[in-house]
Amino acid sequence: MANLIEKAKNQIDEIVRKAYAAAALKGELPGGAELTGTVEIPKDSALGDYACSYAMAAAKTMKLPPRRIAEALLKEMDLSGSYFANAEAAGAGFINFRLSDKWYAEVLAAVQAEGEDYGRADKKTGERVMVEFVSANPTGPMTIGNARGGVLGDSLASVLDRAGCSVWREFYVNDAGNQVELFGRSIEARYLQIVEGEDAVPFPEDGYHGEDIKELARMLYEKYGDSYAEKDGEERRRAFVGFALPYNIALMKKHLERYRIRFDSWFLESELHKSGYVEETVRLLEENGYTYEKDGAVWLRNTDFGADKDEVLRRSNGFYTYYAVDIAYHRNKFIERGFDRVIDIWGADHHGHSIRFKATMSAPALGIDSSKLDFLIMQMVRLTRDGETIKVSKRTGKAITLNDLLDEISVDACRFFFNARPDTHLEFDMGLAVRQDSENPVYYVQYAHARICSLIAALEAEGITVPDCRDIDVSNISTGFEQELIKQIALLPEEIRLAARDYDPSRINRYVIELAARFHRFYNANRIKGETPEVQSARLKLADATRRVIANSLNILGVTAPEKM
RNA sequence: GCGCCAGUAGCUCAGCAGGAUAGAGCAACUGCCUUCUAAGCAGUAGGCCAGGGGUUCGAAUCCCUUCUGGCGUGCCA
Repeated sequence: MANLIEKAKNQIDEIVRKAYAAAALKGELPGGAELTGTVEIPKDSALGDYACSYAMAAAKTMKLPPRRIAEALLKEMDLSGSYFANAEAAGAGFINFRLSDKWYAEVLAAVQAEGEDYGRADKKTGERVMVEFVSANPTGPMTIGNARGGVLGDSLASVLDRAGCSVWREFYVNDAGNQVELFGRSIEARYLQIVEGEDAVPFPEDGYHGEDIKELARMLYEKYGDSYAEKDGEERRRAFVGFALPYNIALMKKHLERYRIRFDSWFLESELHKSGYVEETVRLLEENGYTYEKDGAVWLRNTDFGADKDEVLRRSNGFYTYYAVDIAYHRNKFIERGFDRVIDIWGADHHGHSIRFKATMSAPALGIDSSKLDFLIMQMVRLTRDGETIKVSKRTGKAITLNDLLDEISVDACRFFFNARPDTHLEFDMGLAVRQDSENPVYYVQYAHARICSLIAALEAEGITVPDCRDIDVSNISTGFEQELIKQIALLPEEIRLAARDYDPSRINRYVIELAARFHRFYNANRIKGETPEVQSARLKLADATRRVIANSLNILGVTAPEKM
């Protein structure tokens, strides 16, 4: 097991329990009490490497001052052969532990043994998890919000993968329904405006005003001339959409690849209609008495499942709503494709929907365990430039698209910057992000990696290579900075575990920044080249392990680890 | 009105299955390169953790409440 944090904590728990049993046996502490409390890493490492709160937690039941309990436990404590060199009572009743060389050596050994897999959970969970993200409407270019959702989904998927899940990345393409209808009418209007003049043709009230629509119309005009001007409107729109949708989808794929996001599947909504699956799903709901008719529409009794309102499944015009299709789609995910868990990443404008939808998913006839469906709702991105807020809207035609963004800012910086905690509003200042300087923490981290690479190269030129773990003595790297660095290296598996548990891959960003910081401190305080062979060798090993772990962390985030800067 | 998310240094944000004096980056000021990348390091300064109650040995963290901001509350998706 490579999670040395977990191992150390478990060991403390075991040591303290044994000590308590011994103390109780000797009558130094009241027997029969159940030990509770936590083992944690103190914020200030001057206090100790690990601390436990058992003595404080037991104070009440044992009716003794915490410090006295701590002292009694310490008297019976046996640290021989453990990861710990010593333990002492402190503060209100904490017992603080100091790590030994044995532990530090095992950390470096784990990194060496596992290489690019270091950080990965030991065992596969066997759980098949789908992460559905981006899923932008193919009616226009992707936005800044998609830039955030993209990294969030992609890095969450990576984190889950490292945590032992079997992960599937999916993009849901809304290539049917009202939006597509409107998309067709918007292109049609622009096309006819080319043919008949801009003033001669009215533009649909809710149409898409973007430049991209005009561009599509121009392409169609170049392709077909004015031949579609005289044709039937419905036929014309079908032809236009038939061209424009695949075109836009291909463009999204291209832009996402540029952003280093690759999906396992692009799932087409239209397939759910074509196969009759939407119809079948609605019928299932109807047959189970979950629906009623009102004003010519079919409604789902969603309030029966705990929602605050009912939902329309089939509109009075006969078309299914997105809601009905979404039910069918999720039924497909769970029932047809058998995913054990599904995570949908949605923008804040969908949170109301997510709550109501979760209620729907608990409808018994669907046969879905709704607790296996999770929503990760990310808050809005506020895009600013020179302190002024830029409104992000596909319809105004003035939105900054994902691709525009990547023209200005490196993929590395974008991916690193947008991977913030999902539940907080994110401010993205274009003026600031465009600057490719130390303002952006991604360079700070990459710089640490490049520094190590060039150091290793410099030593290699002198015939000195990175040693094997067995050939170094960790007592040569036992100064404060060195130990702090090793402790941070040891933390990666734990960070991955927590990032997967909390659906918060941005933990890895913060983790790797701290890792780089500890390396820079170490590097600044200690020389490697030119020290005694024992010291040089041990420090080189530590630097190389750091390099490996920075690279593994950045890899999760989809950020490159350059060898030179 | 109701629901969800948030409010921590001048700015952007960590810390949130409770733990020891509340952290970082930026901006400001002071130092550190004849030796492995100064895109770096060390230091100074900056806070009634939005306000008020409660639970607890112990609260930025949990509960209640007020205020402020964002989003939602469509036969749109």
